[in-house]
Amino acid sequence: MKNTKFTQELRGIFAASAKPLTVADILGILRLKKLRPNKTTIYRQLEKMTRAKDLEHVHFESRGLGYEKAREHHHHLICNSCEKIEDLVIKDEQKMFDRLLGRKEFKAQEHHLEIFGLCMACSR
Amino acid sequence: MKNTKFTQELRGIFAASAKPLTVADILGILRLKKLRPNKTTIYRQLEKMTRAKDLEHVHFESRGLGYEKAREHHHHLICNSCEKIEDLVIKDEQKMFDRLLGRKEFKAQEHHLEIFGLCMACSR
DNA sequence: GTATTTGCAAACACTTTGCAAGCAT
DNA sequence: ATGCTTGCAAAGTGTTTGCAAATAC
Repeated sequence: MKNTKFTQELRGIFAASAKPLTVADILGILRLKKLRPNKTTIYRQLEKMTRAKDLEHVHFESRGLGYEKAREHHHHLICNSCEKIEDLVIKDEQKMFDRLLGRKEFKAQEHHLEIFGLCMACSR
Repeated sequence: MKNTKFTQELRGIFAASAKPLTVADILGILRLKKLRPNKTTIYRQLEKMTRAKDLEHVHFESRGLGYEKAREHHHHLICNSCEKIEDLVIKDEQKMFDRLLGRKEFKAQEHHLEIFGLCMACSR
């Protein structure tokens, strides 16, 4: 991946962001920085970074496709009120899924799990 | 909800289908039946049936928004090979989610879980 | 110098809206 | 007769593609 003004910006944005970002999010951030980003470039660069395993897809039904820095397998807790997103790492996840499938004859490969609710601050 | 040729068709289709259907699926089915459906009508009627609790939204990242007959809370096992979709009802689901959240301060309200893999037939 | 990256315009796919006409009740 | 439903055309949104110009290496 070449090192351009643009890719530097993108790396910076993902380094600074705790939560998954959509193309629209990134457009917004860049515009706040007074940059005039081209959305085609964003689409292309995000996909390229995903192929390179720097990013991973995160799908949220409400916000569409997002991207986040690749890291340990985890899930998301999404606050319905303030939209904050926390990570959730499940202990013994494999075991849990095995149990959950019971005697179903299904060879699980991947899964998606997101939990919506109220974060600590919003549930007061 | 009025009883028109169209709404009868729709009801019939959902009565006959075990799996969630997208607008595109329904367009296809109707065309196979030599009908010339209007997609605007499909969009509108599906949303209406959803508001009436006859249908429920099902979001699949790969296929976009789908709809299925409203019924007991469940999840989906999606075959990566043949696309078959099975239902999965989790026993003691509430308990499982409580445990899974551990001591996290998060008040869960809803969740989405889909498991992808190979169905019995395809895992041979 | 070469290959990758970028910007732009246009194409595309999907969904929604406004309005007039049709139909169920 | 009335109001819900339908069809059509158009607009809106989000994403992708082709190509020429710019730029990193």
